[in-house]
Amino acid sequence: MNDVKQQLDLILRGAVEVIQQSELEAKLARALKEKRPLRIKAGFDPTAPDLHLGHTVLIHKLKHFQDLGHHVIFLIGDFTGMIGDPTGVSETRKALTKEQVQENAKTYQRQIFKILDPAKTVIEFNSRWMGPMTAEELIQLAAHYRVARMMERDDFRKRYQQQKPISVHEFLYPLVQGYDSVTLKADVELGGTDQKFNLLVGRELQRDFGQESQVVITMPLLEGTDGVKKMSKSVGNSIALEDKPGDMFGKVMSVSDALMHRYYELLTTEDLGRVKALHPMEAKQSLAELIVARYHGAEAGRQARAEFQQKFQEREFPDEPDVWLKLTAHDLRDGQGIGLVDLVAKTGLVPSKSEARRLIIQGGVEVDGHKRSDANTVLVIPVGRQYRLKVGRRKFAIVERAR
RNA sequence: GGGCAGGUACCCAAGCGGCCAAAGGGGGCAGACUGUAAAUCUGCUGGCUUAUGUCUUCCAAGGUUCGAAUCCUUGCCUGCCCA
Repeated sequence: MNDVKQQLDLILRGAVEVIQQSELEAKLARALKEKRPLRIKAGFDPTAPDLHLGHTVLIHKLKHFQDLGHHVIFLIGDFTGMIGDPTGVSETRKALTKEQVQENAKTYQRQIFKILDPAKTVIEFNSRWMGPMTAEELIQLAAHYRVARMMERDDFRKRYQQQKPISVHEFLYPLVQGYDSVTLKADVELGGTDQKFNLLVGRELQRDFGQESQVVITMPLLEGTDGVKKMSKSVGNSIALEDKPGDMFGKVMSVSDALMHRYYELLTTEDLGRVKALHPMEAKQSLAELIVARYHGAEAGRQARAEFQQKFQEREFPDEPDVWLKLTAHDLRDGQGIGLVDLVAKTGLVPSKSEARRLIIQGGVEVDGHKRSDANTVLVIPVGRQYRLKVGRRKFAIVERAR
């Protein structure tokens, strides 16, 4: 284990806030002296086994602690997940079964162990202690916190002011999350900046339960591909670790330049000055390749880059279309042709025929490299003839007659 | 428990008897321009046999009317005030 100063260097890299740094230093020093690693906690939802780059900011920080020899506790909030998401106004979550949670946990492992060391990571579920808790105990727990303090949380306060609904059970979320820290005797809890309130509740509860308070470290929230909202699957602006290499590459490429630099900053250890010197297009491709390579291997990274260049820079038809449609005689009008609208709709690359028609009229459809903007176009499809369809900016299909 | 204000398309939000598939904004998609970037401009944005056609929509169920997102009744939901 390195000395405190060195450890601090790594721990503070990229962190937004540490509460309190002096406490952290003391804990680190004591850990060193007593040869007793710190217990580092970070909580994750049981429902979304689909980790994306936003999550990795936090996971990388866990990895830092792990590399420094501390105990990393990856907490799956299967009980809190049942209560519901603290930031969501409307979603009341249905309870997952034990099997589902286990299944999700496996997915988590598959994904986080691309970063963390499986041998050194403890995975916990908060249902382990929250499940057996009696109503009486829950009431006692609830007595440890005040409504006025709850209302200090930003989103509660705002919703209250805006006369939006707040359910009582939402108060339980920070309470239980804090109690997790008590149970786990956490020395440090990591979270996104949006978690600050919940993390602080942990500090106070621990104090109330006669423990030493955990140190809270907040990490920045990574913006999603839209560059504005935080990355989240439900908003549809996320890049998932298990996205296919091509998709992953494409999503990184579609990001604005400003956001690209942010991604470099938070997701890589590249020198930012060097990145700025590159042509943005070049820098972006390198970033995309880097990220794809991290989760799919170096070869996949190179391939994704090559394919991207073929598809979009040279505007060639990709080797692998998104859809390979084989038409039977039933699909064809009088056994010969098919309307372009129907054809595009049949590829499934577009949600409805109206949408297909709209795309065509607006010039978003190409057949064999030629723009076809007449919605009434009929394609004759003889056996053996292949058509290559470009639907919208980035979707491709091959269409042919089935035998 | 009582009073009041609300529930409209992916989101916010107008409409308050026919001209409403429903203004406006956001978002999304497409085109132009590009570096599949951003910014900007333009178009589209319920479904269907694309028709100045038709079907299903304005919390739910009933009702009034030639005709209802709009009026009435009941129910469900949300917020505020009073108890």
